[in-house]
Amino acid sequence: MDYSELVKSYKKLESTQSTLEKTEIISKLFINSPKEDLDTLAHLIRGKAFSEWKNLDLGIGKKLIIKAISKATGIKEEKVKKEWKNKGDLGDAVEVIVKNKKQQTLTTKKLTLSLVQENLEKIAGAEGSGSQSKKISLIAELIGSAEPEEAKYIVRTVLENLRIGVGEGLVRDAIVKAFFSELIGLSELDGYEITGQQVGIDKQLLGSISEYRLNKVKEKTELIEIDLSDDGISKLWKKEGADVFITDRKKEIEDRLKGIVQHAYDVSTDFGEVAEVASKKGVQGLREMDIELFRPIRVMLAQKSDSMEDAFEAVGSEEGLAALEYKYDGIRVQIHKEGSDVKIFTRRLEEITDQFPEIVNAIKDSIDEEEVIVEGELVGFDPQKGYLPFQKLSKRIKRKYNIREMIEKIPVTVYLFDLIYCNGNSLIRQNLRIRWSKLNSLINKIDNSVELASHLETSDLDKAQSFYQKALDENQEGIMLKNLSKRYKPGSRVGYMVKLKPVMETLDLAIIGAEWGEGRRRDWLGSYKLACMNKETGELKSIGKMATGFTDEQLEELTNKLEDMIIQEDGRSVKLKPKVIVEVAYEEIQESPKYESGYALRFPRLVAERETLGTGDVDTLDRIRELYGKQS
DNA sequence: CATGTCTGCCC
DNA sequence: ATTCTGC
DNA sequence: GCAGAATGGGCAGACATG
Repeated sequence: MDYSELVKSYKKLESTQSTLEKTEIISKLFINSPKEDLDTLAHLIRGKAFSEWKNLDLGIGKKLIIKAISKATGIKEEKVKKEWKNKGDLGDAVEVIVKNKKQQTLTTKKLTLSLVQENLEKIAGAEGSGSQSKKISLIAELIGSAEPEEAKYIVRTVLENLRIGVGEGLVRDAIVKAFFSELIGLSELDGYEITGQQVGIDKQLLGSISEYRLNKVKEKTELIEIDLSDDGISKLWKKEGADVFITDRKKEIEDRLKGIVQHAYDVSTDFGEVAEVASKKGVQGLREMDIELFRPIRVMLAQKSDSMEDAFEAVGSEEGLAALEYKYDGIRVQIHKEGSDVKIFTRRLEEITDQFPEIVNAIKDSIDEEEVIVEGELVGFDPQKGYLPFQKLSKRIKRKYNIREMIEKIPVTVYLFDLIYCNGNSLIRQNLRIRWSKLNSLINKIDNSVELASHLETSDLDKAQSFYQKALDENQEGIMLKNLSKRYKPGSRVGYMVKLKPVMETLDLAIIGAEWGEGRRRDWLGSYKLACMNKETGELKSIGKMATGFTDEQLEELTNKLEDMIIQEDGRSVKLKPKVIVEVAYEEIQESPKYESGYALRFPRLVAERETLGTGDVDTLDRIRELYGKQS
């Protein structure tokens, strides 16, 4: 497929917000795609170079892209940066630059999906001395062969930030539409000619369907029995090797098909694979896909809750019962075990097995079952010192050297809370009650190494409150609340699992600088540098940046106000007269190697503008120190 | 060989 | 991570 | 109710640079 065809669709996708239209655009791409491009297309349409579960990186960021643009076009880096600031998007910048350039040069070769993919793979594969310039050349080569609009999306793709509003759900729906639309279209049975495409029949419909209609179907199809218990479609009818569904409940069948595709993606974490199977093997092929050991699946995510009442409201089952668990401040891990082979994956599906050899051993000792996938939180815990701050633990995550040493210095414990897979059986469609009790039955606890998460099942608010208090007293972040009757939904931020954390104190801080935004914030200052007051010297000392918590309206207002206070501009960032004071919430004060105050805020966000305050009213460094001291 | 910059990924 | 926005 | 987009601090490692 020509890259230009994909680019046409990118453009359309970027300019429409309608979900249905977007699904239609993507499904057409799938339909028109040659089979050998399906895999690449499935990734590129979401702006990904590779499937998530493969540990492949481009190692290219904005800085290197600027070099590549400069190399490809002969335009000075400074000018590229200027255009970037103008446009608020490096893709838009390269488009303009290439457009101007094109008047002089001729395009060399036509870009195709496979050519783009090939270069992306080469980029990911480059390593060692000279690899950066090699990567830059590879990108420059693509930009050099690209039409202006193609260059725009090449750049955005390499940065893995397409900004066209296409995510998992749309691709899933588009796959259904592209490969199974015949099934959905069959809302009327009468008069329908079975064309050797796809037909199936719904269990309930089977009961209500007229003899006449049923016979008509049977004439043209051959019944095959398949276990389709999960999605409720009880039987498939086969004709000339193709699957066919028939129903008069179009919406329901469509949803079920979405469920089948979703499940295929859930277990494979690879839309390329899903699209290929859908196109080659149909519904049946998708249904046969299942979790594989040592291929991580995406984890289920929680929503936020503001109070215990809200939390119960969100997750409580009919009787108001919920499962409560400690929320540990560590690394979310998914651990796969087959016999004596163990691998540990993070929430982003990165493998960190080598970083935690002691956990690998402990898991082998702790679990007798042959095959399991369990999930838990890996926490820094020193039996002498107690729980370690996340900053300490994080030293171990990407470590490649001195691992042995760190086992001693930063010991860890894993608190398990879910069971995903056991001896050939996926448990993701089972409810939490079953998963948790089964997990309990197969874990042999090892003190300070492999434990079960602190867990309480209750419908009693008072008991819940004291459990929460206990968690906080023990220095945990808060608690999780989960609905015991719900399944595991990989990659989904589900409402039936919530986190509850205490509301933190806030600080009043001065805005002393800012940076121009990108994408939807291109016309506004999108990130604000904050400072506290050193009372001794009367100087403002930086303590970090803040870039969330404001509405669009507030962003615009702040930008207008602050634009008048610009003292100095340097590329995308501006220095500001400290006039505007804001109230800022945060989770924790950390020691910082980067900011003048020596401290930084963890998860800073805007609470409100403090219009009545001046720089004399901002919180002092002394107070920051005091708050820092009180934390542990 | 030491240092600085960049990137990706934990939260 | 947090938050807002729009479907 | 949910996904998507835009943004935070800090860490280790990989390279480039001088």
